[in-house]
Amino acid sequence: MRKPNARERILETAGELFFQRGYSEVGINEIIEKAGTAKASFYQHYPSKESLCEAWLKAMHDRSETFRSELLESQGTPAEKLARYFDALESYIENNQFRGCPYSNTGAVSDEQCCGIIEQIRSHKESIRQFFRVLASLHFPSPKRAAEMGDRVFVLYSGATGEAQNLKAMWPVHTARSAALELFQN
Amino acid sequence: MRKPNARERILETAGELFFQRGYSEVGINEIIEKAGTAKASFYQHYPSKESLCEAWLKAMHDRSETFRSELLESQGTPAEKLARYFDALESYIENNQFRGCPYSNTGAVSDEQCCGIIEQIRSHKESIRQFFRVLASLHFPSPKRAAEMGDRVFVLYSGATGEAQNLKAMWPVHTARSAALELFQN
DNA sequence: AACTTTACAGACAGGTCTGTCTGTTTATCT
DNA sequence: AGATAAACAGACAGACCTGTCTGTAAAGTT
Repeated sequence: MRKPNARERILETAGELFFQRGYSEVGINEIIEKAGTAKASFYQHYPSKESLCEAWLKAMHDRSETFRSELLESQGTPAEKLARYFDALESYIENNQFRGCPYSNTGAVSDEQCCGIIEQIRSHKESIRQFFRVLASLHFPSPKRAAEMGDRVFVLYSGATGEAQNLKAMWPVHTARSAALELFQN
Repeated sequence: MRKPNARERILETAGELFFQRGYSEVGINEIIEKAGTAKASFYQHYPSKESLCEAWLKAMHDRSETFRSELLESQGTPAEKLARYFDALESYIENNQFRGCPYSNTGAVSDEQCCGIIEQIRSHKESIRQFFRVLASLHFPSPKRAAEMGDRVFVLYSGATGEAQNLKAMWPVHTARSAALELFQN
């Protein structure tokens, strides 16, 4: 018999599908079919598709938060950690037939009504921004300058992610990486 | 009697709706209703919704291309033109209850099958990139460095656009503007 | 005045979607 | 063994979607 953790199977399956094709392009029916669960089971765990989406975003967010705090606590200069973060982005893109930032993509199809989703996107982005600011504060003595430089790196990172998808190319990541590292050189 | 330019009315109406709510969230029925045309008239001018989308993207692209070439031919230093471009982005966002770059948003909901749409997004982005490269070539003597700096500004610009939407804030635009201008200072 | 083009109105087919509902089966715990 | 919780299967409602079709009305041209 199949393991009875329908909830997790649904979340995992939906995550893959959402990631590959986008939230709005994947229906409940496909999710439960691929997850091997019944529709009633789905609605026993998630009151709506939207709540499933929130659970998905939250799961991804938790994973990425862990990665960032581990990176912060790892060894090396701030510049080295920055470089490693961009390298991680590159492998991520290469290994996942990248379709762009799942958060931004989901935001592009969510209207103002989806407060929960919109708020999760905002807080995820804000948390990445904070990560870069912390990294910058380890390099720049002036807190004001550190905040500004962290924000710049954040914008570079976001642009790289988006344009890597739009142009289906890796150069935006490399360009952003160089630009970010140069900011951390003086 | 209503003016018989149904084609343009459709394009204009669809443009506004697509811009405000996203391509996939707006249906043909709503477009023709708001445009005041019959469904048959729609399909007389556009073979499909997808082709309407392409016409919309193309119309926006043409307008933005005009703006960029006028800016290039205008007076001032490259850095001043760069500043003006970011200022234009800021007013654009303020005046249009910004929902993010329409190209990126449309790309986020188009799969590989929509070659025409994907290709238009790619070429639009590539054309903005080229604009920044030209601008940089007016500032940096070395062509290689000019290309690299143009690309960096492009990534900054793209990140600013995306995050202004995700965070519903203007600071990414200001940050990108400062960072870009600083690149053009030495 | 006849003809052609364009737009109009709106029914219809065939499909998709979310979410509800009824009822059955399996597993676990007491 | 009996009770409870969870998962199963799948029909159904009601709404939406794109695209096709039939037929009519208005405008401009020859």
